[in-house]
Amino acid sequence: MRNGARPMPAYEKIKTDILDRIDRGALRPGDRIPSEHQLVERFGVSRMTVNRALRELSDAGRLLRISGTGTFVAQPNTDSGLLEIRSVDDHIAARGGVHLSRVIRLKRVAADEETAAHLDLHSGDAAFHAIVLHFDRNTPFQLEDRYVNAKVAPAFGDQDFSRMTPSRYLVREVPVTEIEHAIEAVSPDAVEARRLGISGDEPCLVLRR
Amino acid sequence: MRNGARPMPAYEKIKTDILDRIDRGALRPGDRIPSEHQLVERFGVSRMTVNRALRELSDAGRLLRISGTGTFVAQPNTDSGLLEIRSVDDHIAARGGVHLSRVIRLKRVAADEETAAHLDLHSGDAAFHAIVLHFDRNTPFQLEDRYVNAKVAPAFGDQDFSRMTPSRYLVREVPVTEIEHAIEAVSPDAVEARRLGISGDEPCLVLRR
DNA sequence: ATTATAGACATGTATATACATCGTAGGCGG
DNA sequence: CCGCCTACGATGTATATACATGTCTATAAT
Repeated sequence: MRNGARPMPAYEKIKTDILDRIDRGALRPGDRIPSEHQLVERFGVSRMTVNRALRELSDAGRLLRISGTGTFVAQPNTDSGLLEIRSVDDHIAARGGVHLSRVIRLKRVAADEETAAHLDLHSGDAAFHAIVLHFDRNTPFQLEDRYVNAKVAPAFGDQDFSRMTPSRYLVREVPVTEIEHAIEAVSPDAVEARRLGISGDEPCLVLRR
Repeated sequence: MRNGARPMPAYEKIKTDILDRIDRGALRPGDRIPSEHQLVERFGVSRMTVNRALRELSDAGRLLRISGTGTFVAQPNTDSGLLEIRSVDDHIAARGGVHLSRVIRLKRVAADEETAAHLDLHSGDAAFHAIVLHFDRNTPFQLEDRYVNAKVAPAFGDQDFSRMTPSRYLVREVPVTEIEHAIEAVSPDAVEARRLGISGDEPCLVLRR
């Protein structure tokens, strides 16, 4: 029987130590943590090792590093921990990709019967209809076809969604508790398939919101 | 006006190059990619730089590294790209934490009216009821209270969910297209609040599935 | 033939060092 | 007192080197 807990690498020890201090409340969101040089002295390791620990905690969203200034405890994540409500650009970045997008449509419309039902509106009420095509570099990655309750986000139609994704805008503007999701499996229709650059018989998931 | 595209670091160039080869199809899932030493020669950089590029692509799930053996192109992600269906343990790991869990309840039950509606069953049909408390180290992190259609996952009741989370098991066993989500904001009742170690007036999100 | 073992090769971690870039604080000249 | 400008400290990147550990293979010993 071998011991499952192998000796923890130095950079992991440092990560654990810092996370513990955050969990215990010794470090609070916004607090500045010691500089790499100070941590080098405290832990008796090289700066590259400290740097790796801090960089990974930064990648994980637990620390915020500002070049030339310092390293700070990040604000607790806005995500619920139950279900990721993550913007496409984050998702692509996490894959190591580069996010680009093109706004195909952004108009104020009157909600039809079905849309109204989804948005908890009466048919004919004002809604926004946005179609945004997201790329990972040159590859089409997601076709976002979304209706938004105009009462909930009145300025939705004035946004520049080539700069910020609709998801990101909505999570910032609308309390997350008001969002409702429903997923269903469909085959894209011909127009959507062409936009995505795929053949029409590939199944895909559609998110209504 | 400053140039937004600063010179790309060497490790980013390497990442981009490898991702391009994958996107172009020159590298296919399961293929072995050149060793760190070979990449050192190809790019004319040090091994630490190559190592960082490969490690980050591995962290992003695009490559699979097997110590002593080599580095391979990972299978395309099973996630939809639209909405993360990620297991809690992944979520905690991504935060730099350590996942532990305790199974509080795991029983075959007869679905009541409301549960049956959610699961697309008739009331009285067989379902599984699982309650699992997930920890990040010592801190309660998520209380999972879930009903599962017994027809969809007949062996659900025989699993050891202290070893694998219910989510992970379900994504593996059940085609993702059959899953339906609904989120609503609630205040936890007294029992749930006590289990989570929080005061009852903190709002939280509940995921029904 | 089967089992050990040594070696080659791959990844994993750690170090000391170097230079670049960013932001700020403090000093100096006006 | 205001504004520029220079240090300084912080993070960001890159290197050469070293040793540890995991995996497979070919060879040697049994």
